[in-house]
Amino acid sequence: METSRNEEASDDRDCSDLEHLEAKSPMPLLDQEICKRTAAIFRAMGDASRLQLLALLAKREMCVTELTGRLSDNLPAISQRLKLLRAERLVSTRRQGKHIYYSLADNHIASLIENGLAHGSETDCKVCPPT
Amino acid sequence: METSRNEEASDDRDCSDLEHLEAKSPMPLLDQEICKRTAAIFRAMGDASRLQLLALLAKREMCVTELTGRLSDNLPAISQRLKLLRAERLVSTRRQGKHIYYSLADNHIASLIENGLAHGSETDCKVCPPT
DNA sequence: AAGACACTTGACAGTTTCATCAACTGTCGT
DNA sequence: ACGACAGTTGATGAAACTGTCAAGTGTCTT
Repeated sequence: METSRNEEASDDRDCSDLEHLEAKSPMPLLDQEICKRTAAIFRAMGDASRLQLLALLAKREMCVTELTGRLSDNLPAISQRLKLLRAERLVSTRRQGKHIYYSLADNHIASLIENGLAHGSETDCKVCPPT
Repeated sequence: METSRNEEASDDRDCSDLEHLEAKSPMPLLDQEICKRTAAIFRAMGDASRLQLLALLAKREMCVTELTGRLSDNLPAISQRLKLLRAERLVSTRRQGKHIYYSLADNHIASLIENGLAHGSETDCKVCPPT
């Protein structure tokens, strides 16, 4: 009753009676789980400081001290961000002696970042005029 | 002084003295503005409800009522989410009679979403084993 | 075994985000 | 011009997120 509502919900609405009939086509919702997981990835990337971090790691593996040196922030702050990125499995770690090296978890992530930055770079988005 | 710190910051740290010399290569930080803008886009996509919305709009243009019918949520809630997405210029609107039709702002956004969902679909990410 | 370096973690405070509801605007039919 | 439908907006409170700092763990050197 709840699930079948999608196809018929519009029937008792004034809105779609005459105006957009093709709206009743199946078009199932995306799997909730996939959406949640994807959203979690995007959310993790949706912060300027973390994105900087990811962008650096996209170039090559780095240890926390080096990351701290490049970004102007204290080490615990960087570490906390990395912790979050690791929790979402965007980065993975490798210990070598005293250092812990971080890198992007896979190159699918790398392409996501590259893709996003490319879009963000278009000063005011050539495709979408400023309102 | 502050900006040139990047190349030399590691010099007075024990860490990189002997261990990763190549760390001193130029590698400038990403433009802060680009990072901020990109992060804002990601953040906007970083919510399951909004992502659902975007995924629907990726298929075709829809009015608010139709979106409300497909997702099981009340209209003001949907509208608020759309407002945010519009503020970040991920979607654009077109009025036709009583209806306001939403669509993705450009197909760069569409590919970002598609890309992300593809990554999120990989059940537990075949490339990155569960820790 | 002790000290130093490289991190990580836990906890608290300040901020941000999000859903919800009531009130408001805009458009159409009569 | 009135009522109904379609949608937006502002305010409010609860929940989630982030930075910061003190204290902890792990590894190397001597």
